[in-house]
Amino acid sequence: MGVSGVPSPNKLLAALPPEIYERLQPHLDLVPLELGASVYEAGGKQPYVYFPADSIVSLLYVMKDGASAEIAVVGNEGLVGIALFMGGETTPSRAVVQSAGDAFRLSSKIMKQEFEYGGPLLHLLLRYTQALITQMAQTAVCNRHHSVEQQLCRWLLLSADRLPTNELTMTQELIANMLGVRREGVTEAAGKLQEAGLIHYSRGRITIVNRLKLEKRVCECYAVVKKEFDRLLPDQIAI
Amino acid sequence: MGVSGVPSPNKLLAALPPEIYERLQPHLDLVPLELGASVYEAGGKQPYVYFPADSIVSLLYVMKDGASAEIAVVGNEGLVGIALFMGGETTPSRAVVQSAGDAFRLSSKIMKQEFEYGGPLLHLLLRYTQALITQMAQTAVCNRHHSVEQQLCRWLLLSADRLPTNELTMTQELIANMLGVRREGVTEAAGKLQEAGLIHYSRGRITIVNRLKLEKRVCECYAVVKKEFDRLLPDQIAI
DNA sequence: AACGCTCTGTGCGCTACCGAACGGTCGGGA
DNA sequence: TCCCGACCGTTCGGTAGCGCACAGAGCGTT
Repeated sequence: MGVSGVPSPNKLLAALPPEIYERLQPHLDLVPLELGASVYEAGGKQPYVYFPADSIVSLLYVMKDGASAEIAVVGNEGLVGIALFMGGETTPSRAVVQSAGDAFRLSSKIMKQEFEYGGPLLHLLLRYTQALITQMAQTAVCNRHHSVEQQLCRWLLLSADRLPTNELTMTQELIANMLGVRREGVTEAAGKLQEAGLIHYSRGRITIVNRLKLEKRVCECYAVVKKEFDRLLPDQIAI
Repeated sequence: MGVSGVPSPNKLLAALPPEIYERLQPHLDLVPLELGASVYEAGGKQPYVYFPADSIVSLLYVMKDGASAEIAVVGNEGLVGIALFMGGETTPSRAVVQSAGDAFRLSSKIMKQEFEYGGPLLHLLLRYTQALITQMAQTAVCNRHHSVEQQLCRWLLLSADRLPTNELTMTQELIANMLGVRREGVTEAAGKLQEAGLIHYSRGRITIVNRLKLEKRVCECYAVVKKEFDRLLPDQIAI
């Protein structure tokens, strides 16, 4: 819940035409997502899809040897569970709560029904999916070419964009898991960023102090993704 | 064209119900794609979509400094131009011909019309898109965690799967561009693979000598992607 | 036959990141 | 108040990949 006591809206839901939203509304449940909880397991069927309100969910691939890497991140701009309407039902990656908060839960059955109707909801979800695809593509590029520090900046900005506050609860260990690097690498990079006055952190609590400077230090990947999200999903959407 | 003189079929087109295929057929043109040609530029509108027959197209992101990385690869199992029906029209990445050959070209207008009808074609294209998403995700993971040699194996297998022969025309320089690594890195990795009798190459011509051994040396990423394609797009498709 | 271009091989110093180990510090619970 | 566990900092040797520079090798051209 936001400070107002009203849940932060989910932008996708908010962008739906009123009559569709009203049809879905009775089936939407606001549920809490706890830090570290698994929303979906790799290869598992999905009884629900989730529209994060003030929570953030990471799409994470975990390899056989336990190493992991974040594929993409979903906040109040999107939904978790695109495989449902894309037709595959499952995916090889997990969905893990990266920042605790609430999400609107909708039964897969209802979601699929509405999608099959076609029309605005279908087009909205597909545009969101394309934005997500861009994020994945850019993650691949970033993984190939950019330093841990740059990737950390990107990750912090992506997270901050999806939160109502500029403070995130996240240990360096967990960030390392998301980025698929060593915990020490994060310690070092985060140390530099704190040194430079961009962030402040202590014991699993990170505050973004100077967002502008952070945006100057990040690689181009962040802007590419953000621009594409803005293009595909403008805030005041006209379908 | 294949040896028979008949173009190698595109699997997506082949999977369409006959009446839909017949509707599209008059609008399909078999066109040659030349090595290195750009099918789409980043951010550019798309007058056509392409269903590769015996050609291969790479989705490539090129950064401001000129460095590049392959996002995914499209052969006769898919189509180039998903952004058209996903709603965004454009993407931030380029599409470059990685292996010369033919492709069926279809006007974007017709494609979009058919997609909007809904039904089997829509579902088929969305399932393909999900498979493509898996490939991108796995590329991100592979870029993070695996050696140049492993990635080269993955790349060779992905290419071989999409070609009628086991010989590919491709300089090490170009492979390096796709993988986003140095040319020398490819030279070294390819040297090891040749040493071990898995491949043979000379002056821009690579032959896969022992596919089984190649599959033993590749990282898990290849199998994950292949399995997902087979699951989502079985050869004898029943929509 | 000689040239020239493209492609491949190799060597060298450099840096970022890894793996492992360990010490310090903060904060909450008994 | 003390202690323990979670979190963070640091160090050190090892290595994969980078950037650069140049040397050979194959192949077509004139």
